[in-house]
Amino acid sequence: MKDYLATALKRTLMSIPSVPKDFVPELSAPANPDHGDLATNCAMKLARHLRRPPRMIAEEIKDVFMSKHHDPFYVDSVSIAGGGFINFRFANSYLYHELESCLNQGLQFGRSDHGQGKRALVEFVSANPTGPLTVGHGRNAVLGDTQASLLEWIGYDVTREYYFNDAGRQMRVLGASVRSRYEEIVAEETQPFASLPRAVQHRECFQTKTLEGKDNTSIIVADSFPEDGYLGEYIITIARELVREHGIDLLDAPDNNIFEQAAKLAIFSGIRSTLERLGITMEHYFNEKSLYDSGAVTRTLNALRGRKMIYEQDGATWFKTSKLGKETDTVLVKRTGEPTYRLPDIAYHIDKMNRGYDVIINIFGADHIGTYPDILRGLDVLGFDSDRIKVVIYQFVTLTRAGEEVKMSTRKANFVTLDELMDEVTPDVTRYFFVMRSAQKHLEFDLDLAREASDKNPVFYLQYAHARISSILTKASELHLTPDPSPSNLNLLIHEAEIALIKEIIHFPQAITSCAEACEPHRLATYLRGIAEVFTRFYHACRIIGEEEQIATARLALAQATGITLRNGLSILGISAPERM
RNA sequence: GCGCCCGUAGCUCAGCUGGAUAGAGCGUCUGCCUCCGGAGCAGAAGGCCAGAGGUUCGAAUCCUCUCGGGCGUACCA
Repeated sequence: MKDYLATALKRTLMSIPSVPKDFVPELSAPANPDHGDLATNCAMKLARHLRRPPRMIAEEIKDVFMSKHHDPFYVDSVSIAGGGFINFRFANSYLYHELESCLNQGLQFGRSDHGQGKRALVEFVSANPTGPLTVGHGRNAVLGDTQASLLEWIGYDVTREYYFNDAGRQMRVLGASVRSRYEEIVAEETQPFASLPRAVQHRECFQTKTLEGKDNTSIIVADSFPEDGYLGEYIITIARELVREHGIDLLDAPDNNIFEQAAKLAIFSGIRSTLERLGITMEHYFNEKSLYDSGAVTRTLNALRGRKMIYEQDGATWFKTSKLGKETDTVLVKRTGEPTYRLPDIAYHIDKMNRGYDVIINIFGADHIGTYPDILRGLDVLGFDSDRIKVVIYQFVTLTRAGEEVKMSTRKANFVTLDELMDEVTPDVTRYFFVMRSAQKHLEFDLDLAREASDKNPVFYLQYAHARISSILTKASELHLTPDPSPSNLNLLIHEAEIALIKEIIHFPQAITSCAEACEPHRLATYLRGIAEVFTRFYHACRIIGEEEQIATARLALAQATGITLRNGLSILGISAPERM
């Protein structure tokens, strides 16, 4: 439709004297549907150039359009309003045709080939295996997965990738934390006075100390526990597992390797199963270590050096980011000889580039703002086209429970994991809440609301609409009524609520394209909410079962198309579309 | 100090590349269950789109400044 109108309008304008050859008319949907379905502002745009009042130009455009380029299959009427808007109203024949097309496409409805088989990489989550995924990771995971699905729907070949680092200081601290807990448990379980309170046992057999946990709580740990160790309960679980497997044999372990490995394995498998619960499957896990093993990190540094962007000072290796629009230079290799994370990050993105992706999307938390530009600078310097990289920065999640904010931290004992969240509010609700707001806004996640209030919850509203449609279709089929998608029957749909619903449905493919290309998945949630509302209005205005058969089958077709749209939309959001609730 | 993001109804937020009378949910108030699923519907109240300038036919949207919030600004990840 938009294609037809755009070309018809363009041809119309070309036949009007003194319209610039390169003038491209804009078409947009009016805010108020009473005005029409698509409107153009070109008369106002041209007013200055043609030195004539906009309304007069609009009249001329309308006349030429109607006499030479009007196709009654698409456009019912053209009107002029306001300061010179030209409004086009769709012909019902076009609406029925599109509706039939929706029904024929079924589960494919909404897919397109805008991406033309181009390849896209979406990197998201990318949490290091030092603890369970938190609520913050949840927003990242849902945004990334939804964006990936959107791209698939518009014809991209998409890879979901998880980048992680399982070496370095963080992991050493993790290993030491587990070992300390292990020793603590061993001591506890092998003492003859095991029935005594735990704190007493500690004093008997162990040097202990007190660390400050979240909210001024103090936690007693063994003296061997690292100052910045991981206090989470999951560390104790891992240690306990080691005790069960190895007994006291690990007390003499020469280093913390076995503890580190055990922790890494356990935590990673936990992360995978959490993602699985959310319906997310990564196509690829990328280990930072491979960049060192392959020499990519060294090559990257040398390449930058070759561009004269590297210098040594105070024993460290610096990247001249001050020459690239940043205030200061940036350390790439510390005095200790250990690279900062930026160097392997640049190497990683070179690797992404070399793998030939047309679009590379990164989902980053707001704390990465100001760091990813260094990566882009590195790529630019080395001659890569960093425009292929799109970064979605999302603001943090505030979780509230009983009116109070719940703070989150992997290191401290008191945090809310993504699994705990899903236990409370189900994966469907979790996904919807994380994707329903614009990424660049803070997200307040009210647990009480998400959980207790099913009648206030938008995700239930969507699912309920779908379930209701399924129920109607089932009931109708028991009465031997089946949806009739032929336009000759659909043209019985003339009620205002029916027309409004059809228009909303056939907009679906375009909604997906625009969400995907703008990297704004929340807009899909907004759109689906709208579909459900318009459907509910139709449902109350127009009965299906009990009406004369032809009308009933036409309305059934409309209901079915709504169901298809809801189901497909929800599937992109990773949310189930239940037949019954 | 500097950089990025945000400021829209009492609360949480939509508002697509600038367009016509700024929308929804929750909360408040009025109605509505002989009826295909009431987890709902219809309606009311509620706004100087933080403030001030600017750009133009036209600004919540773009630019500048001010105020207020968030996140960065490490030889931590």
